[in-house]
Amino acid sequence: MRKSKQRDAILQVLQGTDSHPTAEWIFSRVRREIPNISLGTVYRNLNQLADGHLIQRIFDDGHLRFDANLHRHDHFRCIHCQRILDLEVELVGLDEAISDDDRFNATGYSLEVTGVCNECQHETEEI
Amino acid sequence: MRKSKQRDAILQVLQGTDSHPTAEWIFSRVRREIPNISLGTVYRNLNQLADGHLIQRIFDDGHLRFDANLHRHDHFRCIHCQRILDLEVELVGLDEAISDDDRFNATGYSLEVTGVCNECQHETEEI
DNA sequence: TGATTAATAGGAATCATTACTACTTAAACT
DNA sequence: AGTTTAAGTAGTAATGATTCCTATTAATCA
Repeated sequence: MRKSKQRDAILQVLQGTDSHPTAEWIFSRVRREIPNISLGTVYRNLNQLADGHLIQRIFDDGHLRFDANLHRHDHFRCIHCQRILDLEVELVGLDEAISDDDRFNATGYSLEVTGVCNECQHETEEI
Repeated sequence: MRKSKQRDAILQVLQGTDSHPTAEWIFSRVRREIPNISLGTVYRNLNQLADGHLIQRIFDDGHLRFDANLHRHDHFRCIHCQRILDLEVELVGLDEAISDDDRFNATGYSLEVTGVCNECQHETEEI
């Protein structure tokens, strides 16, 4: 993988946020620095970075998001505003449970908790 | 919700499988019975059924699938063939952990385990 | 410093899903 | 039973996220 200022900028934007952004959001941020970067370049690099395990892909409710946080963690997703928050939960007994299952060979898992975030909770109360 | 033979047929197809199918797969099955049903009708009814909690939506790696199994359960997804298997794992301590988190009000969660299913494991060994 | 080839910009293509519209039909109301 | 009315349908167009294509640019290396 050669170095390119586009990929560097993309990675830097992603590492500078904990908002689990979409490609479109990253595109709009990187554009401030490289105004004529194309959305295709953003997607291509995000996929390359994810394939090279420099970032992670997240699928929340059908939409693709990205995360520069590489250590194993899970997510909460607000069903109103789609905001994603990081979770650190210990899934006691899960490793044994899935290694006992002889239908497959597990390599990973991800937990998505859904609900309403505090901001959205307050909004609905105000109405 | 009025009754329609299209919706009945769709629900029956979904209840008759544990393969967590896509809309397209359900479409191809229902077509055997109602040859001129349209894909839009399948999508509209699947969404209605899901909104009415008669079936569940599943998002596996960005693709929409459906499940007539309504009781809370999780899934294993094979990263080779995309097959989905049902899991019954008890997530010890999870309920307390997420209700202790004061950033949100959780209403549900889903766990997706990934890896290689036995069929795909054997295939790779044969090569 | 020139050759090689990965990477890019810009735009076209793809694919799953949703929206639109004129027609059909379930079912509520005489 | 016949009429009304609004939900449902078929067929097709539109959408939107993502990927693909191609001529050009630029990183790397002999």
